[in-house]
Amino acid sequence: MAGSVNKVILVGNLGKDPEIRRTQDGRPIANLSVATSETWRDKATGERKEKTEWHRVVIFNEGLCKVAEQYLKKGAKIYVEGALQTRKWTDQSGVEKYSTEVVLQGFNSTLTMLDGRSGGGGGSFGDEPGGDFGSSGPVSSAPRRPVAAAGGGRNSDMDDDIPF
Amino acid sequence: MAGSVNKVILVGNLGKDPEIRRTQDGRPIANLSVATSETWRDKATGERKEKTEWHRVVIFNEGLCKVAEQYLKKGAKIYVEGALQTRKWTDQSGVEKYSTEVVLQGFNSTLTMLDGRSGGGGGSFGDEPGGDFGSSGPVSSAPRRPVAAAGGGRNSDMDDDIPF
Amino acid sequence: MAGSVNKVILVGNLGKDPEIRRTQDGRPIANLSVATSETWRDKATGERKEKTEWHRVVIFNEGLCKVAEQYLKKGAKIYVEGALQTRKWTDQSGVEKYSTEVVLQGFNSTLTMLDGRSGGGGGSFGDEPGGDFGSSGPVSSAPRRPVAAAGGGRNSDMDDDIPF
Amino acid sequence: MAGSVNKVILVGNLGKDPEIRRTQDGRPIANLSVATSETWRDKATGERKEKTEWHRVVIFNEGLCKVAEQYLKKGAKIYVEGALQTRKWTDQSGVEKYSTEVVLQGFNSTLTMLDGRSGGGGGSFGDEPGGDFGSSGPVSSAPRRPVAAAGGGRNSDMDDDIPF
DNA sequence: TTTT
DNA sequence: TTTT
Repeated sequence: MAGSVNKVILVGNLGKDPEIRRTQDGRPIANLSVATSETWRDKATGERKEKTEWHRVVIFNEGLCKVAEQYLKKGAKIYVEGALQTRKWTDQSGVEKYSTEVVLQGFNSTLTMLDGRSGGGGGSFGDEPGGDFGSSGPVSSAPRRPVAAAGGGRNSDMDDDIPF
Repeated sequence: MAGSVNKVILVGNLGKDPEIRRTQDGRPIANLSVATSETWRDKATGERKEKTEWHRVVIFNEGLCKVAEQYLKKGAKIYVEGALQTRKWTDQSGVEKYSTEVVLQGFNSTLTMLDGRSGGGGGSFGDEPGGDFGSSGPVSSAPRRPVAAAGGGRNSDMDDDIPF
Repeated sequence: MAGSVNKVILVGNLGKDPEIRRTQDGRPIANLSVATSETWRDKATGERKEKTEWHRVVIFNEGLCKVAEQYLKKGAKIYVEGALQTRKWTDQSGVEKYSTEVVLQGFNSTLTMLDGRSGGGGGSFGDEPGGDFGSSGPVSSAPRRPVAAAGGGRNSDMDDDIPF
Repeated sequence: MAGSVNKVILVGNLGKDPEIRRTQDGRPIANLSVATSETWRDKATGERKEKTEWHRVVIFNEGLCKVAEQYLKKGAKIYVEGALQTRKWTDQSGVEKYSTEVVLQGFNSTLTMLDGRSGGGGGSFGDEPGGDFGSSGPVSSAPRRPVAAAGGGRNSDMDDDIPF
């Protein structure tokens, strides 16, 4: 089908440390368990309610697997962009099951840490090509417009050259 | 958890006509079956490959249910924005199952027709408040961004004459 | 035009405190200056580069304005979802200028705090209807599926009932 | 700044044919003018209103430039995913101007045709690597999610037989 | 079950 | 300048 889009965007927290496995040919696969939650106030009773949704995130991209392995821990807040995929499998008792996952693989997949308490890496993904921005592949050596590099991050003197 | 986002964006085609049900208290629920597909060329064999993913979309929003009922048909191409939700249920033989759906409900849900072959309505959502833009609720009588000089200078005329 | 989408998603930090103004009829408007930045390693020189992009965000939604006023400060990390809008204005010397902004207004606008250092509110938006999820309007008193409320946030015992 | 996201998603129509230029070293750059519009009904007068927003889209990605050149024409409906970028320039009379554009470059950029009235190509991007799905770069000979049991049970057959 |  |  020409012209389809399959995109999931999550901002949430890891319910546990990433689980890294390897395929038979040695490629890594990372599984994340990501919680998102919504809160609302019950109109009738006035009480605050919360509902948490758990998402199974599977990373096939090698670079992002490294990021997951090195930087992510239980509780970490992340931004994830991937695609929905439903997989069929058979459990130990022979029952067919379906599992829907958010798959990070190839292009248009992103994984970004949102809490900057990173040890060494600084929350950015070290030498990972594509770091905060993409999932893989070489990033061009020249940015498009090298103008105005203002600082970022909390506590930086960001006011310097905001153009508005 | 403060600060989470749970968003799915799909552009795809309906595999069949929408199915509309009603809750006991009369509120409509629409179920859509949406296909997205990716194509690629196998580098080894050179053949074109395609893989289709099917998404179960559930609409709780009343206005969008009407849109689905009135305008959507098998084959229609739509843009959908909703949230991921996994639901547990028990099948007829007592086995627990999980079903993950894209839920359109409340705010930040959108349903937009992308092929204008609609009969009368023209793919736009008639008098539906929020039409292409939102999911529900009263739309202010004023346009979304009518007046209002947001920032800098003199108030804008807002001509449609951006020069490019 | 039937079937269009105009959506901007930013995760970035505030370059300065929000600026709140009021229209003549008393409705609040908040202006945010949001920085996003990308980093990459120069392939030739091997040095780490960074480029920051500044975004002007304008909030017309009253509830989100309150959130901005009460909770956001310079340096805060936020998730923002809005629409692109280009506005024409004339500067003091009579020159016509264009300003492109990310507008949060009406439906499908979202503002979410991503660092939970909030005082009382916990990063959630107090009684704001729509809190983390939407921009406005009443949220239904009943969630769709009141199942499984698991904890969230760092340090919470989130492992309790992750279903996978 | 670690952890930022800068993403624009548009579904709209081309106001004119794409304009293709070349850099001095021969790399193509495509400029698109994309219209999105919102309609609403004025609550007071009852009349239907419409407001169109024009977006300047700049494609640096070579593959997507080819797509634009070969398949896109005035009136075409497209899905575009890119990043916001504000560029400073000086007009002929020496006045400094800013121009904000949606830039498709590198990863996490997408361009997809949404009307299948394409002549030969069928709306799909021929042999373009990344076709509907990505922006650039070599696409693995394997499908995006071919093999690979991501999680739980036995390896999947991945039949296309999701039961809904 | 769609679409190309 | 598009589209409905």
